[in-house]
Amino acid sequence: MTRPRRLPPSYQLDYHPVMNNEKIAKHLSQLADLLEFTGANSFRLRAYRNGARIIKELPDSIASMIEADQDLTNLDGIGKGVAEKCQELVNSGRLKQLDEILESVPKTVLDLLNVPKLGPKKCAALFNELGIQSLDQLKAACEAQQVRLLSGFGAKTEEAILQGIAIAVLANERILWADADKIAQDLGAHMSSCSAIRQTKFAGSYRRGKETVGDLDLLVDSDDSETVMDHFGKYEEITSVIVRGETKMSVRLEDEFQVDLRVVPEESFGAALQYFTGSKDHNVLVRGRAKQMGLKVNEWGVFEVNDSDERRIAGQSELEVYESLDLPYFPPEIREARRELDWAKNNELPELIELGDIRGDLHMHTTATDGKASIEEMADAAIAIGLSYIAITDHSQRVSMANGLTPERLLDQWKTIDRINANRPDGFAILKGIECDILESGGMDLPDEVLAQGDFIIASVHYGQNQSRQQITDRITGALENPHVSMIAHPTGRLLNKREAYEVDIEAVFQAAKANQKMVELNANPIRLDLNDIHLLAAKTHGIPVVINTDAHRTLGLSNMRFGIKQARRGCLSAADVANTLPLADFIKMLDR
DNA sequence: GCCGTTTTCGGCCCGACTGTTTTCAGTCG
Repeated sequence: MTRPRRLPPSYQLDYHPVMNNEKIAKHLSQLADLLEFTGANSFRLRAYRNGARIIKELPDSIASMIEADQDLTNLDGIGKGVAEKCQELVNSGRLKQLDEILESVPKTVLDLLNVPKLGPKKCAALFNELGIQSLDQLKAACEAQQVRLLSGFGAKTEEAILQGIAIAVLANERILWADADKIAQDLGAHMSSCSAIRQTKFAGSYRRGKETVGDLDLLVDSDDSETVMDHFGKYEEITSVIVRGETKMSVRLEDEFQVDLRVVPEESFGAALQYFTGSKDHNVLVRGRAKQMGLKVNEWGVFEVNDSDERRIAGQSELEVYESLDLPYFPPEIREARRELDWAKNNELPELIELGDIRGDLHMHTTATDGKASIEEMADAAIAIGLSYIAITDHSQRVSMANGLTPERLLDQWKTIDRINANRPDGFAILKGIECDILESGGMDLPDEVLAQGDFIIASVHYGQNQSRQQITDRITGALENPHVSMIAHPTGRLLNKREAYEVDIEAVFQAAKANQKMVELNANPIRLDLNDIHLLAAKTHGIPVVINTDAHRTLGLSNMRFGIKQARRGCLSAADVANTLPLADFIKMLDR
């Protein structure tokens, strides 16, 4: 009988969850949420939340920075307090302060904050006065009419809470950008028939192109808000009106999705658009700058402030607002208080990629596996939308569910592609590709001598997504070391609102991609959008070429490219950062590096 | 808790709307 072998140290370490940036950020924002209940200084909360956001968006790992003895307080927005908490988390995996609060305040009270019209103060009152710590208890207390007896509460509030509980349970999920886009198009069409409107524009996270959207902000340029609101109220998907004032109206669609309408006069439209596009943190920076310049910015305009009065100096257009603050126009996708103000200061604002820059699509499937169109149909559809090359990349044999290709079937398909290319007079090129699985045990699903005959070899993880961080990272970096592999597809495997990314050391993946001169994918499928914006910026910083692909399974899927472009813009990518903006000859050269 | 081209202390973005209130606090974006 063999004696059990002692595991190597790195493998043992893997048993403990890695304190990555996301987890640190989660701890910090939970601490802020709970502190809010205890009535902590709101600026302290903001500092924690700000720190959480900065850490979450940081391309470098906090844990490795600490290991390398780097001073975290050099990061803008991270001071002594947050730096110490990071240290504590990385060293022990816990936060003493958080544990202490949890002894007196149960985590479930945070659910109460999801009820519309319940903020920290009211929730704290409910918890302290009535001992309410869950949505169920809140519902019971409302039904027993106990809530209306509390100071600051009344019958109306009680009823609103009762209605809000259902919403808190239902409507917490943000919807995909692509789904928000459908609503925006439809609602926009409805609004366009109102003659009192000069122009409309959707603002908020939708305009910034966030991968998921919590609500829609609709901005209307008009002098007749009554007529506009009446017209808005007739939109047939509206199930309830939350508020209606003089300039603002909020409604709910299907009892879930919220839409906020603002009606502003022409001279304020740009200021309002800038303001409601956000992000909140971007606006804080912009307003802070205004203040330094002796100006005031609000949704009505930019104002010079004197002791006695104020004078509007800008507001009709966004450009005018930014220019009045000595700033360039920021594309909405990068208004996230990351590096855009520094870039502006140094005149380094990137020129963001546009849909028209894309010349090829290098990831798609056909009827040979789980696609719904033939090679020729995919090619014709690609030509129709103006592309000049594609790669056909069906699944490999391991993906049996999708009828993945064996070496024989793949080589047959490649012969067919050669034939089709030879007979096409239009100069359009079809590259011979494959989406080859990275096996659970490591290594590629098809032999090297087969892969060597293709033009564009994609490596991707579909199985064994629950493996340890080390295993998955090793599989992917291993694939990147294979000389035939061109690109890693959907590198983190996440599905928005459905499945978390698998555990992977993305920094190690980038290092391997860089060392082996490989590309990384931005998968444009609206449920994937993988890599995310933060990773894209990191890839750009490393100089790793990104390829934006649709992963189309039917001809219509090719139009998903626009979602990838949105995401790429959020990642601050220019055309030069994206390999499939290159003409075919240059793209091939890049493959041969 | 964070920060500094006035500052190491004293600020920290700003306004609309609602409900519970006799002038304002809380919530939201």
